[in-house]
Amino acid sequence: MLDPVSRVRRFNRAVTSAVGALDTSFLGRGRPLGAARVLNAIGHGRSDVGDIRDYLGLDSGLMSRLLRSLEDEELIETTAHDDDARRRIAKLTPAGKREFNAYEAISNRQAKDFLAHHSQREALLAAMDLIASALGRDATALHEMDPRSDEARYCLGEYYAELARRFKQGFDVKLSRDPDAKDMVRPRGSFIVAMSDGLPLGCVGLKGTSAEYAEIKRLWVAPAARGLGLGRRLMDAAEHAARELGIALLRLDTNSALAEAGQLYRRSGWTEIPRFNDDPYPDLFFEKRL
Amino acid sequence: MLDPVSRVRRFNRAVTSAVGALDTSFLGRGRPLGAARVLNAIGHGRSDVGDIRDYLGLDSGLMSRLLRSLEDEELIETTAHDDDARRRIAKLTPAGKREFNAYEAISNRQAKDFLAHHSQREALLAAMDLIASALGRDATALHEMDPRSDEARYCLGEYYAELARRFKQGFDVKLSRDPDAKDMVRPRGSFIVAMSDGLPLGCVGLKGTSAEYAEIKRLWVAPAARGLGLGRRLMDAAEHAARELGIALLRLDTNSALAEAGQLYRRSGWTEIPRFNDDPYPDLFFEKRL
DNA sequence: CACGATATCTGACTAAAGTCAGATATATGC
DNA sequence: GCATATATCTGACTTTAGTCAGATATCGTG
Repeated sequence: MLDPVSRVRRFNRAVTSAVGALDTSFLGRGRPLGAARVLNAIGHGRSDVGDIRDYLGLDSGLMSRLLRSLEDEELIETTAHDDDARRRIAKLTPAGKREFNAYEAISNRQAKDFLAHHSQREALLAAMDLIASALGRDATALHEMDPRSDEARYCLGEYYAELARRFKQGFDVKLSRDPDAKDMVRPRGSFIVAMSDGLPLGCVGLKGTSAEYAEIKRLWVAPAARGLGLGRRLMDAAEHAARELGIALLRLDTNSALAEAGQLYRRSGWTEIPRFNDDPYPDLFFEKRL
Repeated sequence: MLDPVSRVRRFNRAVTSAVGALDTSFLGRGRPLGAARVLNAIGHGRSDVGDIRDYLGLDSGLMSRLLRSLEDEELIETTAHDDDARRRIAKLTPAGKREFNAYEAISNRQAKDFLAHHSQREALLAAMDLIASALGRDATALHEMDPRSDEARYCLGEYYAELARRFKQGFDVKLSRDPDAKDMVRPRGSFIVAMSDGLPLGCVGLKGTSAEYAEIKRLWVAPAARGLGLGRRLMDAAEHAARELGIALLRLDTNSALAEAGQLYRRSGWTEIPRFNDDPYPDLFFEKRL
């Protein structure tokens, strides 16, 4: 019925009016939108004035005036940057924090109302994740993190759940050779998480071993972010970390049920080798010399 | 990792910046956004000035001025309404049409670029349909249409494809007792399509027969619109049409593989009856007295 | 045809957003 | 230490959006 372009445009129309409603709800606190946006940016952790200006796309004159108006309301305080006194750092005062929380409550209520009015919650949330990831692809950043961090554990949990779904015989972490977290922390190894606006979208582990090689483990990309080249980026980052650690040979094991993964390895310079461990789950083994 | 509310808010953030980019791209034609919006509304077929004002949520004074500025540019012409000279009708001049097409080209290009940059096209489009339908739920309107119209045929095609997927033995329309289109047109019957901003989201047929009952056929709801109560609305509309046509007894057949449908019928006053036809596909039969 | 209701228009205003040319203070490289 | 670059601020503007109180013309009804 509708061609792809029309479908995208229908989505744009639907979303434009929803966004408009969201904006006007912010007007209820007696502050123009510009000032409200700056206050919220500061509340969300942006403190560097130049950073806020870039983020909101404001002229420096306008930005300066908006900061002043928030200062007059005693919602924020600005100080000079420690290392560079030209730059200014903005922080919420206690009153500012209260006001910020009030804006947060408005946003949360709106999100809650939206969810409450729709029975397809999970499908809707998955669709939203997918679109948010697609729109924010360029904003997806890779961070080296401790494998025991909340973000990493979330990724690993999703990874295990997916293996359980996709392996005919299911998957039980305890039966697999679960890498010790310490092996995936510098200087032995590394663990990298892809984050997009607060949501972890993928991970990969570089596990140092006592043998002459290190292993790549736990490569996972969220369903919402597949097809965006994130797996490749994660692998590149893991290889980069390996080089930094002076590792010359990488190995990994995988299962032929994970077809996309096998393709990715083959296309990025890995060569298949015979089984090199006795883990019951993998049936495909690769190595790559750096 | 993220609770549902945070996921909705992440989506809102992603989409807000995308919408902002779309808006600013409209500024490139040297016309303020307000005037561009009015021009586009007229281009998309809205001609009644009051209608445009409601649609865009504008004050009558502002609206009047925007119309004037477009007239000064010779992009539109306004005339009095034939039946009511107080109302004004706005139409694009040839120059206005050219300008409108330029805006359309911007929107189309943007949609195309978005699609071109993402390899998960179908998943992305399905997610967009789902969200647009959810956001526009209140805007989904039921229209009585000819079952041979493009919209109706699109729905039926999707319906047959879904049956083929869900029936173990597949589905072939030719083997089914395909209702004659004429039986689903007044005064014998009716065919109703649910439309949301140009996209058909569901359908239902009321098929007149020579027996003492009429039949409900081809109830279908697009995956993007499930869980929004559209099936119920379509059934209500079909029953309403039946009452208008003086029909006292309705029957329908379905298959137990379509669990949601069976549930809907049971919950809305239908009672199971023995097989009343020899169609090979259905295995469940219902009737309802009006 | 008088009356109130309705649709649009006009004039006079305000608020918000955005622009631009300097001014000021600080940092950096030679 | 000096020239140049950078970050922010200030003042003087313009444009856009929006509001509101009437004015004007037309409609529907009795």
